[in-house]
Amino acid sequence: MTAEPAETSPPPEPPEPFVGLLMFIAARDVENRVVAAMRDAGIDDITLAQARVAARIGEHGTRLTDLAEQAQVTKQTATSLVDRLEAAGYVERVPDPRDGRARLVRLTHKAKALMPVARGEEQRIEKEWEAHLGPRRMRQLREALTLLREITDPYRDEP
Amino acid sequence: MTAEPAETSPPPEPPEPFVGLLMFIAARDVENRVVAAMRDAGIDDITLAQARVAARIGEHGTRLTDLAEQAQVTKQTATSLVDRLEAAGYVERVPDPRDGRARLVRLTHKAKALMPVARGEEQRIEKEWEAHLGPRRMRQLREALTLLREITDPYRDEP
DNA sequence: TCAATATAGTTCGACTGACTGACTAGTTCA
DNA sequence: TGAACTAGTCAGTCAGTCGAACTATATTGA
Repeated sequence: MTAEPAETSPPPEPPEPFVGLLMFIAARDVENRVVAAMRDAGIDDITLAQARVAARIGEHGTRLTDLAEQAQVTKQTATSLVDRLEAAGYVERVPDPRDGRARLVRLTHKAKALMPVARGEEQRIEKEWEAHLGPRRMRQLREALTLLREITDPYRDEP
Repeated sequence: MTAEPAETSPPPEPPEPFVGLLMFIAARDVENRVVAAMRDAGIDDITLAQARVAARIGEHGTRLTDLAEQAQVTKQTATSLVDRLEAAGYVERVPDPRDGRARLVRLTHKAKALMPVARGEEQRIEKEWEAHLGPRRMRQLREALTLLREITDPYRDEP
């Protein structure tokens, strides 16, 4: 619009978009692709929100409260998501032997069989990114993000 | 758990988490912080989904269809979000002089007054990241993400 | 020991966000 | 002009989310 080429003004210098936005764009693309890969594999009875919770379930089961905390939702929301996952046969609730109030949410075989689909797509994405950026930039990207996690992830202690 | 220090095995090498996950973590933190900053400033009648749409509105107004496409939601969803934004006084719908079917969604003064709050928090975050990573890594991060946008953003043409 | 308090999880009710399908009104083009 | 297309809305449905209130078990302290 204001295209008058003022004599001495430097080249218009496209305003660097906020790094957070760039990150959001890439992260959204990843989610879209993983969801699409699952659907292509015939898995359409699990939603993104459910998958996010399921991804947090540990080897020997995890308490609902912990899932809620790590997925950053309330207990009520986690209950609802786990309900659906349970109804679809992806998780089961078993009593926690160490606390009568608590129950452990565990992945079923059905859920574990799904993992390779998601992981496979993740690896495919990672390969594509490396091909686009080159190994050096990819390494730098990983390094920066790993470092950034220290100040952006409240739950960076588990695997 | 499997802590047996086998003689020749290299240091256990923590499995590099998927880069997409790292990006998701950082992006989520950004969103949380911007939302919190808005709330701290007394703005609590606008949701994240609404803000995402509002952020796509151009200087002279944008068509609902374009907003929907860029925000990656259906027209119906965009209609609903714009309805709420309009009810809260953040946007207005005016006829598109160039197409009788269309209407342009425009930000009101009330919405424009909010921008500095969000932008301010973004800049604060960016500064913190730069302080944590150092200028060199920050530059590399920005470079990698900008490059990545070419293959992850279907709408990378506008500002 | 046992009452007060805290914690794990659920249920209920309300709202937002998101989608599909069906519709109205205006535009394009053959 | 009329058929096909496009912009936007309305209606209906469901998932996700939260706050509040509740049950059952655990913990604590006088």
